[in-house]
Amino acid sequence: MPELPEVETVRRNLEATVLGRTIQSVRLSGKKLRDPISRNLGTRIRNRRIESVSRHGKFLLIDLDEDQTLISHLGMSGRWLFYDEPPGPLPHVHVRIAFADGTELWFQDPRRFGLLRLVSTSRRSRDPALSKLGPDPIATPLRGNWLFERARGARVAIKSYLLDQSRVAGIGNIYASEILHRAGVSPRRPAGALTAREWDAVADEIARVLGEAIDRMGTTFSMYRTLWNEPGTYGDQLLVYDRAGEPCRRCGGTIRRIVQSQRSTFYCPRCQSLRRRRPALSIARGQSGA
DNA sequence: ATCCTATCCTGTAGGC
DNA sequence: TGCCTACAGGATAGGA
Repeated sequence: MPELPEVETVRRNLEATVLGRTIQSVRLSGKKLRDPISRNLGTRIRNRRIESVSRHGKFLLIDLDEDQTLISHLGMSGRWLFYDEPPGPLPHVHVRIAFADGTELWFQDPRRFGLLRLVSTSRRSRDPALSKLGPDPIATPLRGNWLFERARGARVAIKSYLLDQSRVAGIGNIYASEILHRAGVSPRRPAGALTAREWDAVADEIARVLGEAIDRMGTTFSMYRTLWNEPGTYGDQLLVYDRAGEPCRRCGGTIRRIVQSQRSTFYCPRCQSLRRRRPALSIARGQSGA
């Protein structure tokens, strides 16, 4: 569910809401997420003040005072929810953080693929979850040539390559398809076979698609919500994702769904040709020979 | 090193 | 209506 734009939206929401607040009490569900939540998490973050909220790729980093950082990943179905007045019990709420003024911050995650881990702020970037991440494309705008050089020799399909968080951090299954469609690159091309020009187009579209999605508070396909339980509106802008069989908005061709690395990929075979453009001569010769 | 597969978990949509 | 299966925006360990 949540990719970079959704996580950035939540980060901004958290920054606007809980920055400077001091945690008064914590309640845990006791259920394990991707990893078990530390049993003493509550005692370790009680009385800590929230100093900053940052993000790398899909990871949120909530820095507290006393050299503590809460690392959070939303997985497929995680949500942070803020309440001025907390409602009655909700299912799948694994952490409830209460502040002194009665407001609360909840972490809800039905599928429990999310992550919550407390680490030392000074050593946070050495955490195994963060240490292997590639650059965050919002913090560090990517250059086509840098991507081109780095992908040299990679035989994996460009779609799967963009999902690899150690290459670029933050792109997920929806935006990978959208980015490649706008760049006019077939998702089936080997990453190492893209030309420098094509990487320029991919780099431009990474910045443009992610930026516009942040402006619209992300894409709500089903689970994702902002901190105030509102849907994002980038879903209106999707050109290929979940549109199999429908007409391409650019060329009128039919959007196709394929499976790559066991994930759905959507693309327009006409706009996103598998072959690089060939000289007109070879086409003419093929016709005359028929 | 690279690449692929299976796995963790619940909710939901679609077929019958 | 209800039952069953397939699938869903994620990362990661382990094997080829």
